[in-house]
Amino acid sequence: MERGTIPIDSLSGGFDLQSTVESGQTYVWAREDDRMYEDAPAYGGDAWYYTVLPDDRTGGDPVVVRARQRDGVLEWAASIDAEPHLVELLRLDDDLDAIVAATPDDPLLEAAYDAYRGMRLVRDPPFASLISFICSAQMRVSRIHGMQVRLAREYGNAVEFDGRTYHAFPRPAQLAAATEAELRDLGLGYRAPYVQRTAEMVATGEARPEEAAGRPYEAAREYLTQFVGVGEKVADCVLLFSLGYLEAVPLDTWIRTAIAEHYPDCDQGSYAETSRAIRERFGGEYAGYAQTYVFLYLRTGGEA
DNA sequence: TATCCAAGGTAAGTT
DNA sequence: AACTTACCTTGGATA
Repeated sequence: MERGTIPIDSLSGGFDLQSTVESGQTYVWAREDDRMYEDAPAYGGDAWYYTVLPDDRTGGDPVVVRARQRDGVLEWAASIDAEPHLVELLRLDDDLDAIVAATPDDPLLEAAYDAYRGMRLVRDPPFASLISFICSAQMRVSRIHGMQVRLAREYGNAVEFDGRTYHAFPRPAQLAAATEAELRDLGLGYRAPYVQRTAEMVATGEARPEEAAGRPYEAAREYLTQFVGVGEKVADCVLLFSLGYLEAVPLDTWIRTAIAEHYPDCDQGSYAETSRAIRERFGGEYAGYAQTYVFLYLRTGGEA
């Protein structure tokens, strides 16, 4: 067992672990106390969280990484040196002060940033991100999370850590081998065939989410929509929360509400044009940061 | 207690 | 291309 700490004040713009992993952008983290989403994300939470690094990240078996934020440090424990993984997964290398400073002056954006200061975007493993956002269609955040937990328990490799059994997120071939009926039994509903077929596409090498990376933003979004169950919105989520396209602004119900109430001129009808307009309104390069703050702020009861 | 509704949308079919 | 409609499931709101 290795352990380490990362001082929060060494990170530009600070950090808030709870709002980062409970904001609805990532579904690869869980709380050891099993109370994910039960208390509203707010600065000050000090629960232990864990994630399981997929084997294609570790080069060997999946690795459990445990982390919590307390007394001004991010503590971690794992069987390997987890710090570089945490820096990447939780985007601790982002200059959050600069990102906030580059955000346009706007009452809604300021309120959202003030409410959850320290929240960072994430870099989720691409396959898990793809599957979890396929599952997100017309679904509540807490239930999306529950689906991912059940998928991991049912199809993912077991990993022992600190006297407990954890499960990695399934590999593409493991999910591809599932049947639609089995996935429906896990509560996926009409998303079940989408997940199976997309997993099959990745397993066979027909397409892989990583291959979207490196393309210009809109071309990358187009690439991802070839997966079954992936439209423009889900594609934007994968680009933003996994592949590092910080300009992506997923147009979900909350953002569409915000557009209607605050930026009606950005409603251009089609997804592509509206997306372009709100992306510009949110400052372009880091528009996805603004989107995620606004999403969390509105979803947790902030004044629209 | 029963019914209704909406949840981080997408695919397939029509105009 | 833009517009409709069906789709699983369920916790929480409403009657």
